[in-house]
Amino acid sequence: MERAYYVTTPIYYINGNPHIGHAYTSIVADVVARTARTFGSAFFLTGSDEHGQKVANAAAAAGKTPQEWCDELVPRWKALLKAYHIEYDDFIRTTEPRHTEIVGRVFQRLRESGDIYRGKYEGWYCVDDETFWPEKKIVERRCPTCGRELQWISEEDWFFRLSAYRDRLIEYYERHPDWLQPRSVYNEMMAFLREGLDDLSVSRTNFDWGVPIPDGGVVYVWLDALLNYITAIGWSVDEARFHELWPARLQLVGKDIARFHTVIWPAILWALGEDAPELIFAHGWITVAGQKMSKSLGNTVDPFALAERFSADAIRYFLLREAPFGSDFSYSEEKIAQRRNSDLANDLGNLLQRTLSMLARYREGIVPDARNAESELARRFAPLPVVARERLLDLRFREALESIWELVTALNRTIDERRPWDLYKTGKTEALDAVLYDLCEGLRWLAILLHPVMPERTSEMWRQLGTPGRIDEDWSSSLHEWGGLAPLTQTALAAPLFPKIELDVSTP
RNA sequence: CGCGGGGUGGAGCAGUCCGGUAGCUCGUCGGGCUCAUAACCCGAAGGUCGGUGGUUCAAAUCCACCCCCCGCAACCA
Repeated sequence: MERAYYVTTPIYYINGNPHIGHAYTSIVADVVARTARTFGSAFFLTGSDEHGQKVANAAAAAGKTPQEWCDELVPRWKALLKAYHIEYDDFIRTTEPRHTEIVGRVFQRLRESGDIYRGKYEGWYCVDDETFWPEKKIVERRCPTCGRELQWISEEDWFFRLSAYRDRLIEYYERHPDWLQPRSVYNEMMAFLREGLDDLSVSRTNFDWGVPIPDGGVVYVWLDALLNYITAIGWSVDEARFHELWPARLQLVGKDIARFHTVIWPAILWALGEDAPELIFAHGWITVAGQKMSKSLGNTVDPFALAERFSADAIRYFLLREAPFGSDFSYSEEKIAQRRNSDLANDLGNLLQRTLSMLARYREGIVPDARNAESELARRFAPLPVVARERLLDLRFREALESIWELVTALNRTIDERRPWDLYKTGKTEALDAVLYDLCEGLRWLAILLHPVMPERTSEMWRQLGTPGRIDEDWSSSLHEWGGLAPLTQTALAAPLFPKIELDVSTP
């Protein structure tokens, strides 16, 4: 049996409220996992990153212990996932013993192998980013990333011998040009590697909210956090299970944290004798009117309100359909409404409505016994499942949806060309039945094909079509042939799938 | 010399790595249909692909230079 498709999201840093950007990565991971499950098994991991100074500070500001603070926030993140119909297999918290114990073990093992060594560190440190910066990167004693003032720190620290892995990293990049996507990020990271790597300080002594190191201090939060991807699946605890899943097939990250995942992470894995993940994909940002979302600009988007207004499925669709995956794209409620109205309401929802309405009128809602595996539609769309799945797994969501929409258009067109109302009036029973069957079967295909993207609304389609069985069955059986919809199935015309959204245009 | 992204018909975007009829969605105009969420279907108009120069039989696509916009400096995917 083929190895399960292991996909991860970054674990979310718990020091504020979730915004739509957090949901974005998880939605993508969910779509990929659901797609992978249409022909095999998948394991979808997400979680929360709870250690570090920023969390400690946020908790202190709220008058709570860090643990209390995290315990209160985690449910909010889980609620976000639920609101967007995201079905993860595991949610790991970096404060859980199953994680912290292994982090300690990793640290110990790397000390024994010499990959982590004791050294004196003197350098410029950014407290907020928890990062040391080399002299050449610094301008006016300010953090190149966040611009805040740096502190000169001189202390005994533990170091990870990152520099020793530079050549191997470069070689790996050269041999696997597709392991890091999109290309722009690959190029950026390659340039970074060529500049040279310093060893990485992996201990902190100025605060204690983290995994403790036996002789003092805590583990650097990024080392701690990255390890979640393997602690969650049993590294060093359940080797059989671990190797069923590792190396991960896909690790999704935002482009801002690409460096940690594409330079430090593989090096750590190699130090542990494990393989690098098969694919890291660093996606772009959702921007608002071309600007990055930020609290100070007051343009963050509350994902709960958004789902409430447009439906989670419409947002999922919008996010995947609107821009090529990887590049930044500009978000606006108008765009969402437009997508929802034209693609989902007019094209898809209306197609279901008009089909079931005719079926109700002419055939009492019962699917006629008129299967024809050789129909024009059957033949034309036979390759669609393969194409759609390939594009979905290739993270070419837009292209995948475009190819599926060809079926939507073809069905709408079929109605116009075949004119069922005429067939009914003129008593051409056989022809009428044939068209009606094809339309229903086409809709069944659409529900199945779109299920990874819009799990809730397609389930409603499924219900209206009245077809028994599971919508998320293996495609090799459900879409094996044109004709899977059983004749004599009783359909149920219901409220529109996607009611039109009226936008108040007068609002500036 | 900081790094990066981008400038393609009215709007928003593909296509650029691997040169060879410039494509999609929306909008506009015309037509069709009446089953349907005033939805659907067909057709048309509209672009010297930021500028200049170069390479080539051929450039949106490769090279050089220039102009303009936007991120990286704020919690943050």
